[in-house]
Amino acid sequence: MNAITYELLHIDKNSGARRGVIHTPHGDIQTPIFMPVGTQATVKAMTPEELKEEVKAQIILANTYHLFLRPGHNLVKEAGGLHKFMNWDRPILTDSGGFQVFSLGALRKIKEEGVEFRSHLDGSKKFISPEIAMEIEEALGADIIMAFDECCPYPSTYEYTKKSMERTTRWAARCKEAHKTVDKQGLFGIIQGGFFEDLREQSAKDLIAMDFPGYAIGGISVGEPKEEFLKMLKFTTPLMPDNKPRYLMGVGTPDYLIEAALAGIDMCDCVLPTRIARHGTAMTSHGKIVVRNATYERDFSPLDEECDCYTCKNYTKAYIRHLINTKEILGVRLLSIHNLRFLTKLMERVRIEIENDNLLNFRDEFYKNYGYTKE
RNA sequence: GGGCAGGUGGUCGAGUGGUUAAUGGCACCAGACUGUAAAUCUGGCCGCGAGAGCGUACGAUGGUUCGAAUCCAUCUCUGCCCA
Repeated sequence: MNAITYELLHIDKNSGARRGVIHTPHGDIQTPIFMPVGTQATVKAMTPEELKEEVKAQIILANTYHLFLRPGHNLVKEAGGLHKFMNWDRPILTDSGGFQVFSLGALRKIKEEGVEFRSHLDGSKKFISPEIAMEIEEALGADIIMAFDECCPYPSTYEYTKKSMERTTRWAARCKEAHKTVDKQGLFGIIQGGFFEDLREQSAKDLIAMDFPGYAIGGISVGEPKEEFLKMLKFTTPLMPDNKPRYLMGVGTPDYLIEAALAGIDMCDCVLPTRIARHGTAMTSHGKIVVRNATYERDFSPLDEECDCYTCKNYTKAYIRHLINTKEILGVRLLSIHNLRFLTKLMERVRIEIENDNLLNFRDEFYKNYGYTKE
């Protein structure tokens, strides 16, 4: 019996967007969904209570590579698993470390067997193979676990991308083979293939043959132009099974989230809202604003008049700017709450618009208000 | 009244005759950030100018010198010590 199942509720008649529910051991997830990232078993600056009450997050991410290094997966297991360790009782998804193959590019060596990392913390050698990734992810105990893959940089040559994608496929098979906790954790395969349609097609075909309970698109949103992003998104999503969750990895700007939903994606995650919060920027319904800028010195209005979050209900731009500029932790916290809530609320709206077969119109309206030009 | 030390761009502080409109830090002003090596990184920061450039600048004034923030004189201000 699969730990993860997908239930389709409605398809937007005017787009491919789908409204559904993902059933997990820690509860249901209404989709499409935005998932906050909590790499080191914490969504930076947020308590689990805030994530539930203020952000209204349904599921969060954590990271295999980072938790493997510190505090170590065995310690987390000893603590009773990630849920108990971090006091979060809703669903969790762990990324496999495949993104670190990309982001720590200078510090790792890829072999067929796996990836040898030089720890970004102390330079020591840390080896992760598909089997080790599974061992770590099973010890962490997330509801959804990702197969160990390689996220290719942009741009990459056809030859490299093909080689990498084929290796990722072999790794996926090894992950599936090594994965023992099938009834407790759903293992998702990750479609790679860079920006080459035939490679995406091949990757999708081979992974689907392995019958994972869910599928992700990896390796896009890695610095390519939006046009390229949309092209691959629209090409790859229809290749994915329609009776299983579809997860677009690493997507986080409001326009990308809407485009993803339009294409038929169910899940997205991104560090962007929390990162730019720490750097003094807020997403609002009228575009992003750098609150730390002098323009807001005497702006005694909320970040976003249309937002219902704790921050917007209680604090002004001028105050948040003051907190950010004086490097007070509260500034980071207030902006993080707001940015995360902005995206979860956006997705709540997206779900309603899908039910009303109106997501395309909403996209146009949103773009206009946000200040996005076109696609 | 006497002695000593010192006054540098928003600020702290380098620089002790020539690539010096003047090192750095901080503050300030902007930009970037998309499965987190990120509470980080990048750029700007005397005035005018798109730019080459021009004009003002190292307490004040005068001097030495081809050339001074840097040397000399006087004045002035600050700190410490003595009376």
